Amino acid sequence: MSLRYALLGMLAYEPSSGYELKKMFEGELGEYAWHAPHTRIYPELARLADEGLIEVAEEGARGRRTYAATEAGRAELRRWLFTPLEEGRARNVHVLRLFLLSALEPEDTRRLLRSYADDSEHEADKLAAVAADLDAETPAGERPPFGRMAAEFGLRMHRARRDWARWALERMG
Amino acid sequence: MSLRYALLGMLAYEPSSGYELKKMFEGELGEYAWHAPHTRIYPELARLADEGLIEVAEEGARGRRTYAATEAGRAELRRWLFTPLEEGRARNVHVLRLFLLSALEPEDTRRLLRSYADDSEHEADKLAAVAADLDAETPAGERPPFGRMAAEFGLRMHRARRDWARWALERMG
DNA sequence: GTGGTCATGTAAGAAGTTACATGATTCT
DNA sequence: AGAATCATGTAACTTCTTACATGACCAC
Repeated sequence: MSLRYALLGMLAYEPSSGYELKKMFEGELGEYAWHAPHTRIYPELARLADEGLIEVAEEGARGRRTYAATEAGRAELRRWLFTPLEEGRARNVHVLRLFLLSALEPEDTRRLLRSYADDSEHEADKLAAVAADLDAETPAGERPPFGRMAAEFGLRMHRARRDWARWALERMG
Repeated sequence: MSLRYALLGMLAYEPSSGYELKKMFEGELGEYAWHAPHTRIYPELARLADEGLIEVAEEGARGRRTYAATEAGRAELRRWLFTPLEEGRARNVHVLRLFLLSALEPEDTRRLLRSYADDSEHEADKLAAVAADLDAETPAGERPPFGRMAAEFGLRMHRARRDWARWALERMG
């Protein structure tokens, strides 16, 4: 059920076509938050439009349809964002791997921890660059772009992960 | 495909029945890493057994079957843990919400950020207690229990999330 | 003996993946 | 004219969710 809110949120931020939404899922959004292929996007857009949560704002070349969130859609998005998430239903491969480290031989665990530390540092650097770019593109006083806060979040998560891996290595001796 | 590795990893750590695995998914594992209901667990165990990655180690009362990872299973787990994850396929509702904050009115965004900061602090406290308990139960020099590293990870993630929310609030003014 | 937990299962439907497909426009 | 990208779609299959179901054991 989250896909619909991902779409609704993006359309509430700014009207887009299915194709543009697909491109966003291929960027940071899909890497850190939520991914969907176009074969899921288009049917879900049709359903959202059926339910009156979004509407076709413009039709362009090559059958392009630009959708925008309706007032009902914005209200529904807001309602969802303020609803506490159900707990205990994680689906995070990265964290799963951390749990499973305990099942390996210590030397394997150390190898993985070292690569986690390195990867996280690398990812943090990438996101720091993304954040800096977004800041540079934003005139002072203007609304920060979609994803600026999330980029900062990813940056901090990766640094925390790096520090955790170092802590774990030290603790293992 | 991750469910099978979750099961394989738990069984490589220690032999368990489907029912015990289900209980683990209801605890920290399911809350932070990976969740599955029993209706997915049992069929997947059957498939893993079919493929020779796990085997029935013991049959008990009430039809209970205790499974254990085979050598082939351990090798497959290890192979998977050392395979780099495909990027760009996140499915994380929490992070999705952060992205969508940009679509709300500033006052709504502030309200959510404040509640994120509070929730994270609360969760971090909970995990700090879990970690302390696990440490207290572990005799010096012994292998730390399954999930100890993950508890530390969760703790650090929640603190980073709390700090991020405070940063975002400050930045919004 | 009966209420709770243990222990596993089936089945229908929704969501997600993967392969295949097609036509329109733009760029060079 | 041909290649690349834009833009959307169908269909088969797998995975996940939710509702329903059943019997065995244990404690009181």
